[in-house]
Amino acid sequence: MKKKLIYEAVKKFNSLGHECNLEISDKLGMSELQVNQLHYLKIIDRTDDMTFGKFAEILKVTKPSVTEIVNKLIKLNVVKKKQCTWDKRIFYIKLTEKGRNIARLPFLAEQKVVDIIAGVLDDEEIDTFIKIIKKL
Amino acid sequence: MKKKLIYEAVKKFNSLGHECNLEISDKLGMSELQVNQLHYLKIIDRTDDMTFGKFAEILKVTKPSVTEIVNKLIKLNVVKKKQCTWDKRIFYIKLTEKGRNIARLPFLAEQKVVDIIAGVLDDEEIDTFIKIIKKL
DNA sequence: AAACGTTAGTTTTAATTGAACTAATATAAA
DNA sequence: TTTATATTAGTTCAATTAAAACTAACGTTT
Repeated sequence: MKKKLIYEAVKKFNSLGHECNLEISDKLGMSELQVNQLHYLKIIDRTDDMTFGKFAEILKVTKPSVTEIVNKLIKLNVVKKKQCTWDKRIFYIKLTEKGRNIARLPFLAEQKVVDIIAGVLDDEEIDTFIKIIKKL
Repeated sequence: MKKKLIYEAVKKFNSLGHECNLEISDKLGMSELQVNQLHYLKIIDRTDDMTFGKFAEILKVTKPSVTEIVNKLIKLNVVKKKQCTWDKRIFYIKLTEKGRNIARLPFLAEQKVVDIIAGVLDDEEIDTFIKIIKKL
């Protein structure tokens, strides 16, 4: 049956993605982070001007908990505090370069897959590939 | 640049996989399980005749801990005990249907993607798709 | 007696919290 | 303008809670 062959192709494509994922996450030293911490980074990444209070609300925990959580993330070099210029009580929680890369790992991995595709296929194959995927 | 289009295609294909993943994991009620428990299921799935002692060795914990771990998995309906026929001291740890499905979610999701591909593309497109993926 | 798993109770560890605290700001009366 | 008062943002710290794993003792089967 044809499905067997399709399955092999799907599996191969996914494996390619997984390998890129693994390679990048290794390079970023991502294995030191817990699943929760990864989740935190994503929330911080997509929230403008994240403060401790805002973060506490989002996570539905108290502010001391946020202090604890953020301190751990700072120790891991994935987050930094940035004091607000006009109100010095306020500290923004910002991702470091490392933190941002980790938060956007799926995107980076996809980029890598794109590079592989662009490097291996010729122009006509690329057009065909894009056209076929578009139909799904 | 062509990469933009390739990226869109890669992203779309991955999204398709993620959606299938999500749909199945929802249907299986997988969100009740912790990450560790998912890990346990995978270990149980790939180990023949898993006993409490063997599981304790693999996880490098004591047998009472395994008892507790397994009891929790039983409560979640993903695992069951099966007494050995010829030696009634021994209990095997077996996945339930639900547990097996959860352990093999990535496979199931890939199957679903395959079905979608088989349903949408015609024979020629499928051949092309397979041929292109093979080159990666 | 030895092997397999369970039960009961303890230890350990991490996460969370409430309460008190510092620092910065806002408000408004003197 | 200055000064007193209250409020807000985040921190520190001690205490609690909850989960995970352990030891020791036990029942059952071989």
